[in-house]
Amino acid sequence: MTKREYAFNIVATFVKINKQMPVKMLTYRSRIQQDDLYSIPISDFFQSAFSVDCVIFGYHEGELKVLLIERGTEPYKNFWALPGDLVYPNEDLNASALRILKDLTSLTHIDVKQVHTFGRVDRHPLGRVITVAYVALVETQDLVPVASSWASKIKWHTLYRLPKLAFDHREILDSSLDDLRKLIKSEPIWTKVLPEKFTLTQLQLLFETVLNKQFDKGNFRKKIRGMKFLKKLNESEKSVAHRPSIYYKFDQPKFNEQKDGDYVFDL
Amino acid sequence: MTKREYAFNIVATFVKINKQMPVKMLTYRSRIQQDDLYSIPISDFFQSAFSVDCVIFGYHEGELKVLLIERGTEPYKNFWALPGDLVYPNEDLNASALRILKDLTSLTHIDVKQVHTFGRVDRHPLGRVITVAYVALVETQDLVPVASSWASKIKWHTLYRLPKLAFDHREILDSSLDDLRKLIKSEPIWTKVLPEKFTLTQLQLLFETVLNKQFDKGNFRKKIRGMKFLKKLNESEKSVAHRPSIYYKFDQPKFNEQKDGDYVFDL
DNA sequence: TCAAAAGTGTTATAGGTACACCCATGT
DNA sequence: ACATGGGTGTACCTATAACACTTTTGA
Repeated sequence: MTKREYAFNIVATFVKINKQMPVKMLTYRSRIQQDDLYSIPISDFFQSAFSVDCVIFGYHEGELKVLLIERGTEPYKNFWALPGDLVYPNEDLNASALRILKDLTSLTHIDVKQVHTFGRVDRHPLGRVITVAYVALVETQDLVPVASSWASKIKWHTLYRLPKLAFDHREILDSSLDDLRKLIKSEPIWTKVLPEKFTLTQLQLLFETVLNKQFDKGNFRKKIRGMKFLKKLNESEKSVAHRPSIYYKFDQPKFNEQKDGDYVFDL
Repeated sequence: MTKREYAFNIVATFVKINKQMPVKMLTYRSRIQQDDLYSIPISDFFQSAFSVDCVIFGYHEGELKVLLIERGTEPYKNFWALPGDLVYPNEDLNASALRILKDLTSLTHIDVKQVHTFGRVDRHPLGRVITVAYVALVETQDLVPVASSWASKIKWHTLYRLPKLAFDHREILDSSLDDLRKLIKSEPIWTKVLPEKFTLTQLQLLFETVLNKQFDKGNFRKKIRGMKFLKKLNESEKSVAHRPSIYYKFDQPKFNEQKDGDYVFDL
């Protein structure tokens, strides 16, 4: 079978499923030439399209938030939503997540991880769009998100008290929070949220916040001592009205040796 | 902004990215009317398409295999590949996985779980196709896969000794094996591979095979005793030339109570 | 000297590892 | 009676959880 035959097979399948030839667009010829594009349904251009939605969790001093934009465009205009958009045909998924994030929120250099893909047929009111969810964990104070492109507002929203979201974004958010909790135990994504030199109290508060769970100070520290990739420094806090805390730092090479696929932070 | 305006925006974006109007298809008008479809590139119909690839792991008595088909069609004709195909526009992802599996392998009633999505721009030689991977674990002896549709052969392949696979299927397979190993610890997918009444030796061999790791008999059993959702029956093996083994069964309700997101089989 | 938070130590209990040993069955 | 694999028990060690205690700083 040649490439030409293959193409023919694809068209045959298309016809079988859609009960029509994919030339429906021909009927729009005159309107397109007159630049009258308004009446052409989206689905004629994206028979099936894919998008990326970014679930950006923001952490700061014991508070976990999520970055939402207000949609300035239909559908779901004026609804709060995850920053997300269609993937360009010539763009890798990961790159797309970063580009979309930059377009809508002005954020750059974010370390995103793919989680789940959502593909319910009716999840987008204007056509078939499947969406790949990406999560990231960032320190809110390090960043200044600015709404741009079709995003009309942007805001860090406290989890547990969220407005009604566009599309199935609530489902995506909930699922991604679960994924974040798994990720933070196995991947060093938490390093993006702490300063290079951090105290164990900072580390504990971070894990308590993300995992929504309290830990005993002594036991937490005992566990840390067993982790070779957390290196104690000869430096400590200054000018605090209590015993100064010793700084630690993350040792990436040591981490790479140790990790073998399982949870590293087994908390 | 109305739906019409929204459609216009989409088109504008399309033009910006592709440096052309999406009316390229008009140039094929005469060929289409003459039913001469061979020369039309697939990408004109699926500007971007999505597919599903099924990684079906087959288990039987201490052996783990993966179900592959030989492609009877271009591209990668005569290569071994994961059973996978394009998703229909009106089909949910999960349903698509089951349909594709049935089309290519004749298998039905398989419990598949979504894992990772692969979207490299050049992963499909004939156009942009992103693919969602699904995994399943089945007992090879329960099923008789039969190659159909464009699959020319079908075979259970031993892991660790695989032929060169089509597309990026080797990468998908490797990543999905990792996912299977995580899944089997947290979800009761292993129940599909054992008879309803099974012995602890059977269970241990299964976990050893999938996780590629040996366990101590006594310690394995001690752990099992702590799992309320594994119920000891008053029944045992018959006609074996050694002490007969006691049967156990899986208690789904008890399992649902216990599981709280983390690994249940912490092996 | 006191408040505040860092940091250590102690205990009882649970769980893990390695191994030896006994048990029930068919031949 | 013995080979075979099922099944249990023990001893040692290491985690875990809860809690009390000591240390270092600025005010």
